[in-house]
Amino acid sequence: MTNNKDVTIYDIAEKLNLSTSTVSRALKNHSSISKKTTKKVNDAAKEMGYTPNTLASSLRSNKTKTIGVLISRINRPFMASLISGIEETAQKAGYNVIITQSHDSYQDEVDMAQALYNSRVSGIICSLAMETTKTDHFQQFIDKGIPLVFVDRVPKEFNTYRVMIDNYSAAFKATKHLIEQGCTRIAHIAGLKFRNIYNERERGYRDALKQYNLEVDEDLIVHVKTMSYEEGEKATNKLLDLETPPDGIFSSNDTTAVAAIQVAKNRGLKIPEDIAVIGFNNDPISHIIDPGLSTISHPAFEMGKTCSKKILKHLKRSKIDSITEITFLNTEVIVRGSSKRK
Amino acid sequence: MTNNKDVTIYDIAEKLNLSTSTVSRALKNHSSISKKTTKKVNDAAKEMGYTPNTLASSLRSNKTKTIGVLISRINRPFMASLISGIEETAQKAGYNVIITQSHDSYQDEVDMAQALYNSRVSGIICSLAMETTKTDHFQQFIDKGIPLVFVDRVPKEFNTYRVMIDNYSAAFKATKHLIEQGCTRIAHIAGLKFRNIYNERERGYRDALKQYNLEVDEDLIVHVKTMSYEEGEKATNKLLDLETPPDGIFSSNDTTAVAAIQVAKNRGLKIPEDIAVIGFNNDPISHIIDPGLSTISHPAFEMGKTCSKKILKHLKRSKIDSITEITFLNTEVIVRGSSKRK
DNA sequence: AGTTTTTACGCAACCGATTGCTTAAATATA
DNA sequence: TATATTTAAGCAATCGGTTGCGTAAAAACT
Repeated sequence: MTNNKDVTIYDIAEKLNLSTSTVSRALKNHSSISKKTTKKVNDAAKEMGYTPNTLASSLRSNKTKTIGVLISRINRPFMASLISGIEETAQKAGYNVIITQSHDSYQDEVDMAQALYNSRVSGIICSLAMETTKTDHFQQFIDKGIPLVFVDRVPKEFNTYRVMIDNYSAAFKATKHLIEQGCTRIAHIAGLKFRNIYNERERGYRDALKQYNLEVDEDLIVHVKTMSYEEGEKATNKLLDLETPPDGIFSSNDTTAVAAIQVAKNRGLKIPEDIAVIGFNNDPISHIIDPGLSTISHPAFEMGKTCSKKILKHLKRSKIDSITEITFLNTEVIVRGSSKRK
Repeated sequence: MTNNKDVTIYDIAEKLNLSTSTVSRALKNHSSISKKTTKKVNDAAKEMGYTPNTLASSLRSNKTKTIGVLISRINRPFMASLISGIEETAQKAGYNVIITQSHDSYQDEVDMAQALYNSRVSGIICSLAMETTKTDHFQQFIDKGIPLVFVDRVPKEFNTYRVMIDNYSAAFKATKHLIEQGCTRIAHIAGLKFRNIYNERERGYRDALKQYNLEVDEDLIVHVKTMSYEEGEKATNKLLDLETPPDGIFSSNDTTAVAAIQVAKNRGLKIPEDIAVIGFNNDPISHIIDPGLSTISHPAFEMGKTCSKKILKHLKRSKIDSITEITFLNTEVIVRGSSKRK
């Protein structure tokens, strides 16, 4: 059973005693085909159950109507929303989305970039793996004129589209908020420094302290690698074990911030009275935990939409040249119980 | 800038004075090509920067090394993990994954199924949209011999692969657990009845009550449409406003269960003393909320892996016939603070 | 040396749609 | 009526690999 042969334009052509060129043109409403023939062809196509073979037309045109996505992991709230935004916009424009994961591994990222290249994607959207420091594997897309958008975790230098938030000022705002709530000894659970976004957040944190004449105590800055819950617990314990523990924590993501809250609560501290906490991302957990986690809104879905739009717009251009363009999306401080002292 | 022509096997053939057939075979280590030539070809390919054109070979073989995924929404923890599992297994086997979303709309699901069909995916994995009741749009895959796997939200009748959990017995276990903790008036926040999995869960709930000689009170069963947080709040308020409110709630997902906890807490009820709650899915939020939410583990990632494996295995078969096979994955009751009375 | 077998490679069709160029027929113009 | 123009459609090459079949050369065998 099964395995019916697909109906092709050859079948339609044969049935109607036409050439394949005429059928092809009729199906696309080309002006050089008479209305009568066009109708006849379209009717036959429908009746015979014709479905265009995307592969064949892609091969011919060397265009695929497919956008490749290369991210660390799908199953994180931020990434899932990002993809959702990418997919929704692409879908509306008739584009497919291919998803690949690097699992934060450099080698996987290189392999997947190659696989996407071989699939002849029309464009590629990438958020770098934690490990990645070199970006040579993306040069081939530029050389080929394939639009490349880096999102969120973007490389410092690369002449292409970048869609991101202003991490520096977001972190500045977060830290400033804690200061305004009366914190004077604010710790920072930071990400790896060579990863741009975390470095920027750390910079914003430091500058906010300086601007308000607070001392920057290196003991209060803990760098963690993967920003997991467990690492958040460890970092928080380390901070609370200090001789003079902090009275506020600004964490580079919500997962570690939630860990901080749990640890502090378990150690009998009151939040936000004894220690105020603010995270980053506005993950769903942030309004589930008690007290609610103050955080920075990170417009994931919106970013995804923007990425797709950049690609689609680029593909419509006639001039083929490389483009450098950085788009910043807005963030804001979301104040919940974990930091609200006044 | 840009638009370098790709290197093809023709370029390699010309450079080495060989035919394209020889080059093609050499690149695949075909036995009929001498080792010397094979090496020469592979060296030249590497040197010239050859990348195979997947489209061309797909067109010829009518196989794409691509698995299509059609789900309601990506940005939900269960779905994100499911996709992650699908993608990881597919990736290892050299397959790409195309993601599409139905947004729980029947029409979108039909359109996306068609788009995936046109893309000539090698297999398709689908979790039905909430709205979907007819499944005619999937028949074309069966007719064509393309493996189709339904996962989680599966149709009642369809001769194909299905990967799911035993919703009936999971719900039975959840309800039984509440009974064992001393609950005697257990409510159920249920999903739409025509969606199989929710119906099964409701059945398990009812049967558990009966088995333990507890009355099934229709007032205690609230059906909600999309299982959102807001709907969970509404449902809980309705239940707690009853003349004789429940002392336990079994909710068909974690989102509504968390909503139930929050509402109950806000109304001054103690959990689990006044009212015990158990959810379904084991979403990340379940161990973040206070008290921790008891729930049913739903092996999303594992399910994803299983789906991909079914497809890959099917594609390796030589006999081409349709297959009906239902795979049940294990679930267990995860007991946390929200229901632990003893 | 003559015959059979094996090895290594090439020829050409094919997958399905697209498109520049050509041409036959229909219509308009002189 | 003869010629110019427009309309409608077909021919054949093309995109880049793949593969069944054929064959010359080398190796093995009598």
